[in-house]
Amino acid sequence: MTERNQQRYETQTIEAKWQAYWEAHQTFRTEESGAKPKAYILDMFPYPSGAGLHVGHPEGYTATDIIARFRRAQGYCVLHPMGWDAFGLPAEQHAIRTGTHPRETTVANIANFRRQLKALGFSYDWSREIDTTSPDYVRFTQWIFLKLFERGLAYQQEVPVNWCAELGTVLANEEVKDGLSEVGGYPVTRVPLRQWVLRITAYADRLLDDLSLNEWPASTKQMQEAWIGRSRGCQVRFAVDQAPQVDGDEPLVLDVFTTRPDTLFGVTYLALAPEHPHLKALTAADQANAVAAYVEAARHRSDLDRKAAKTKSGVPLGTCARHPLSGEPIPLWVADYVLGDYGSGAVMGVPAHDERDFDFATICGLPIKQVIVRDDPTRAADIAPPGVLDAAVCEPGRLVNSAEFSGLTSDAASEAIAAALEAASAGKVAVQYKLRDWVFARQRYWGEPIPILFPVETTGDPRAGADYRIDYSQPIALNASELPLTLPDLEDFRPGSDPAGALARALDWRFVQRDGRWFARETNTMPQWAGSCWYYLRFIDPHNPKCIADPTKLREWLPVDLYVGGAEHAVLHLLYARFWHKVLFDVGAVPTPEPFAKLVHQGMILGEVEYGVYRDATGQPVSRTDVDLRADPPVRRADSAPLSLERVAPDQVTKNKRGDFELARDAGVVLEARAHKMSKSRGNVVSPDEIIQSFGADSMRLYEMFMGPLEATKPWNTQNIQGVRRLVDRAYQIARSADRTLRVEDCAESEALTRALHRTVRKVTEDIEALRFNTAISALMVLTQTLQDLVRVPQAAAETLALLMHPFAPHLGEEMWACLGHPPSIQSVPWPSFDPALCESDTIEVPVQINGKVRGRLTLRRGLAEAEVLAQAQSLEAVALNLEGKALIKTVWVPDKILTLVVR
RNA sequence: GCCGGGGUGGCGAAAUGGCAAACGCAGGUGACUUAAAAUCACCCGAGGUAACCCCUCCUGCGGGUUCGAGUCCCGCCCUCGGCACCA
Repeated sequence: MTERNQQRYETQTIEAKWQAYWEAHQTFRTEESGAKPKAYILDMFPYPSGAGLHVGHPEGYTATDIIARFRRAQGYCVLHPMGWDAFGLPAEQHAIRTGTHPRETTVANIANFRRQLKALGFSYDWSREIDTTSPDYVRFTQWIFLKLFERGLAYQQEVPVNWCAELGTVLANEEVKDGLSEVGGYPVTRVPLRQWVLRITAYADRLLDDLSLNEWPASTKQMQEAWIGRSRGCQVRFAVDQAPQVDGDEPLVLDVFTTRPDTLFGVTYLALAPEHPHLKALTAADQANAVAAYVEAARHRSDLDRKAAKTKSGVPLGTCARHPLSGEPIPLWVADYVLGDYGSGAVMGVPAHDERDFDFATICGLPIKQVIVRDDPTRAADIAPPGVLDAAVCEPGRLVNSAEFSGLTSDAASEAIAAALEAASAGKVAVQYKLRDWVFARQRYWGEPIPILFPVETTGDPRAGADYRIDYSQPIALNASELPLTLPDLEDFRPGSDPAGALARALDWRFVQRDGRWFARETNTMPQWAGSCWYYLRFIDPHNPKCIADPTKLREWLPVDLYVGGAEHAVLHLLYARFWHKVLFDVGAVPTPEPFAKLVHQGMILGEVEYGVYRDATGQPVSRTDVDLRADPPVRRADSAPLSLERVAPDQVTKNKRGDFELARDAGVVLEARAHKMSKSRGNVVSPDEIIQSFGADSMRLYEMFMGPLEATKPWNTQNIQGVRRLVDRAYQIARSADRTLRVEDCAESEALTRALHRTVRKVTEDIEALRFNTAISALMVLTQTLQDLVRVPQAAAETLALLMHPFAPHLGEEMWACLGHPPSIQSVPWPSFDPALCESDTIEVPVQINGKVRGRLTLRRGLAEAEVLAQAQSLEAVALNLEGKALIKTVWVPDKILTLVVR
């Protein structure tokens, strides 16, 4: 190498040059596929935050970019787009703080994100860029809402919602953590509010069943299954003694859902949730005060309290219901372990066969009646005497004490009892879901307006201050031709105390007159999920003015072939998008039942590993093993002295025998050693800008792919980029110095070189297909080393290296290709092929094992028979030595792999 | 508590049931250099021997299946995610 020109690869100028070339030549513009096979390769598009990209974003984006470039080289027609999920709370809060219009913030943030993505050399078709806040896009988000509305899938409801006064908005259950808002950590209280709700529960079965159509991670499917939470059981109807009449003259009955109708004769009480609508009516006069006090206390208990208090509590209502089959009286109770919003808000208490009911009955002194015994002939007599059961028997078994059903198995009894209930008009087979309808209204400014009008009764012009009353019971859809309904310009974006939101103050926008009558617009906006529910459809035909996308094009491109994004979206985004897709499928707007055929989650990239030592107030170091970490701040176990955690530089750390890290000059002091999630507050965020600045975009891409498996959680380490940076330099030098006159066959090492080339092509091709980028890069490093060791590198060998390298390091690939005398772009060159026969050598080296230990090696021709291999093995000195005086019991010859001898 | 993923050198990691540690970082030695950086070459799990050969041990812990287990089975421990009274 010494006489070769060692000019270092100049990342700044070379990368800028090729990015400009791609832009000028529209290299990655998607062609309409025609006869070619198609590949729709999609990233989860980002929310363009003010902080810009962090290194976690490019991980998934690099993976899809590699696949996109690889597929193009293989002759696929590739759709690989990018856009912006640009509505959202941060821009609005920034607006509230600074008075800058969210539109301005959003435009600036998008420009910054786009610059950063382009600096990484991603091969997006930028002519398809989407912004969910643009009127062109909002038009169709609203159009889809109208479809939902037309089909009765969007309705209004007074819902007890999580109202956050600080944010001035309602939060979804999943946005509330421990009684505080997930964003900002403000207190949340439950208040009834008129909301738009989407009837996702109507699609529960299909959302569950169609998961099987998708090639998704099993864990993600399981999470969606758990979220939908389908359980089959029985709806049981309990008549109530002296039933009050509600809603007309029907006497009140209590419906409860159970998955265990076989335990029906074990019911000893019914428990109602504190939120149960008819609780008051069911309470006896002498219990009214006690019940009211209990309900009030439950209402004030935050989620936090309810989590802390594990013991159950309740108050009797002083009234009874009737067992639907036996007619026995069953006392009614209110208990806060019953959830108000699941099932009917009431449960039948079967203490003998349900852990929670058992706890409750034990605490409240209710009877425990066993009706199931284990169905085990060897232990026939294990019916506990009355009152002696020490834990609930939850497994199915055989029935006892259950009238004519005694003796049946749980399965048979469940069916028989359901039938008996049905015959008595006291119940039916039923399915219950955990999934709830989706609250789809936010009291915010920066979201899509909901395209609905309400009639207004008014004395004059409500915009001018006339009195008015809005009739929310008569929602009127806007006409599709009136879309998009855009946001009014506001000066003040604060939601204010009015739960109707900031838009309620935009009187000129809110009130419209038609045919002399006044109407009011809906002032709620859509949640941020709306835009991301269908953006993958718009990418297919982003400028279509007439419909979400041309049906022909949708048929051509759907479903998405590969969708890559974070596992944090495993449930919400992916479930909501599937729901909308199915509705659009029913409408006839999309041709497939499911949107995303294959899904992969990239793992999280953590900050650099940090070491820390605990110290007490005097500065004395305290071993981690002596620290009680449950306290806040952590304390020393011995005396509960409060401790602080101090960072320790990595070079002051050693590892001890037990595998713990210790202070190098203070052995025995065990350290805290962990990589943490990157966060601003921790100060461990790495920006792609600085990495590109010092190492180049190709090294950034290569490093993130080389760190480990795509799906794994991995700690960042800037120092490790050195390795892939060297790869870039070496590959570049090979291209610069390649000999254009030398053919591979004429090279001195021709046979070995041919084999190395074919094997590397095979390895890289297979690894890219399987998204094993780390091992593909490792193979490229090996090939680079092989070529570097040659005295003269044949042109064809350097070309193969360039072609294999370019999906990972596209700027380098183009530069190598140019150095090798070819016009751009390398992207238009077909992917190299390999010949399996040329991947293998004629001779192989196989180990010879004796009792599991390698004692020798044989160099053999392929395809030898066992007898011959054994003969050769026995002639090896080391093998002969180990066989001496022993009996050969067994030989195992795995052809061309390994020979194992078992001796005694 | 339940459901998932994971525990392999100083570090990131690799390994269709078939030679554990490929590839890379860091470290060490040498070459080049006045010197440093960069680059190049070699070494680099632990212990015994200690110059080499060689031997022994080693994939969180304990069992099992197998000629052969990081990989499969059973029982634990630790760790990271998710869910959490769902009747």
